Amino acid sequence: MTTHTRPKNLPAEERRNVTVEAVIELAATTNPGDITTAAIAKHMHLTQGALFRHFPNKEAIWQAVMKWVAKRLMARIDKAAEGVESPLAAMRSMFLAHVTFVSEHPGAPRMLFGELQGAKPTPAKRLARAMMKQYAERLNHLIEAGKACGELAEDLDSQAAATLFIGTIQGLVMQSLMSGDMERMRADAPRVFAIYQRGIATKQDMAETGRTTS
Amino acid sequence: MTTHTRPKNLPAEERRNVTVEAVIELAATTNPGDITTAAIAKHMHLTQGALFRHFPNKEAIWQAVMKWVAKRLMARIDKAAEGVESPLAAMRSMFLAHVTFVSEHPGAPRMLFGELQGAKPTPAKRLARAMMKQYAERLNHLIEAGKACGELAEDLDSQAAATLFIGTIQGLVMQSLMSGDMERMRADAPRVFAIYQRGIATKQDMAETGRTTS
DNA sequence: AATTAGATAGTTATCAATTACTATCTTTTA
DNA sequence: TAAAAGATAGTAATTGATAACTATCTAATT
Repeated sequence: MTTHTRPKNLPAEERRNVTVEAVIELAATTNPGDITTAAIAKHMHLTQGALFRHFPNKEAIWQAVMKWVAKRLMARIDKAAEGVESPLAAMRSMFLAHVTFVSEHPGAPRMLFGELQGAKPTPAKRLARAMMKQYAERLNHLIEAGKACGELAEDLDSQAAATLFIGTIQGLVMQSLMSGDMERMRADAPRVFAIYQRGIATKQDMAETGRTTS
Repeated sequence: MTTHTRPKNLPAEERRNVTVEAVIELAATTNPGDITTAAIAKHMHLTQGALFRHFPNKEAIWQAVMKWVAKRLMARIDKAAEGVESPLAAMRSMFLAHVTFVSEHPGAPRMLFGELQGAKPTPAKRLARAMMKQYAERLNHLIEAGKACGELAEDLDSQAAATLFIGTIQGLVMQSLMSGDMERMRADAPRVFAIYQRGIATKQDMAETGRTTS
């Protein structure tokens, strides 16, 4: 044990950050809808009422969590695509980075999905939607660039390709959630992407599956 | 108005069926986890307590719903693939039948996803899992058959192809749930499948996208 | 000393489940 | 075949548990 001093009183912003992380951690094993404020508090060694010193209500906590997810995930995939000259290679890098992120934070996609399922447009859902939109935009740029430079088929249905890209990840996530095995996802990801790539790339680009990032 | 006599007292089995349908209908617009027994009862013009004359508890209702979904969905896709000689065409037919089913019963995938998200293995989750397994088996047969007859690439990663097939549908469903537009899904499905097909088929089979069922 | 963070002990609302009673069918039998 | 008896389905009100949220008191930090 690492003599981990646990200060009783944290500054407000610190406490908010810790709260968000607690929710993400809980969401890894608990259905987001079933996460209670009491459970959150317990997980961070706090009393339930104390949470409301830092958040006006539960919805505000959810909002903060969605912000956390959107910020971190987008940062990851942006960094993954950064400086990669080939659009197709960038897409591959984004794909794998996304999968890695999810395998590190299994609670993140569950919060996302859980929120998006809701019928009424809660603030948290708006954030989730905005992120998905931003994601789709990034993808469309890459797809168009890929067409322009001849890596992707000229007659490729861009919208369908974007839908399939996101859907593929969501599918992998779902399978992992079902089996509870996040490692399998990382192993499956490259194999699944290979098929996707074959579906969108021009013939001459088929062989170069493993083009690395560096 | 078709002088639709609404008998006050239904026989037990009838009432159970009506209950399941009510849940599916509610799940089309409400997060499954938020569906209360009171809401179910109200939707079918019944009092809340009466439900427990036909089901021992809420979990039993959920179980019945999952059975309904599994039975109907599997029947649909089996029928879709039935009598289709080409494995690839059968897969396409399954894909579209699945999408059609979901667009007719948007509540069905929501119940499934909602159930699969849960951490603890409730009876309803077991049913959901069993269905997914059965689905994957059907797919594997088709994929192997496709390889055997030369429609699918010999070196195709079967497991990845199956994962991608299911994931693609889940992705389409997710997008539709987000936009709330189930019609878009039916329009997107053929375009998305076309890319998938390009990813798994042998070159010579590429052109014959529209091979029909009859 | 004053401000901020946390603990304790509530309140209110809602949900699944139960209970005591009533209405409506179905079967028996005189 | 008509009335009585039993079975089945439904109602309305209530209960116990649990949820989010709040008010008041106490301890820590600066």
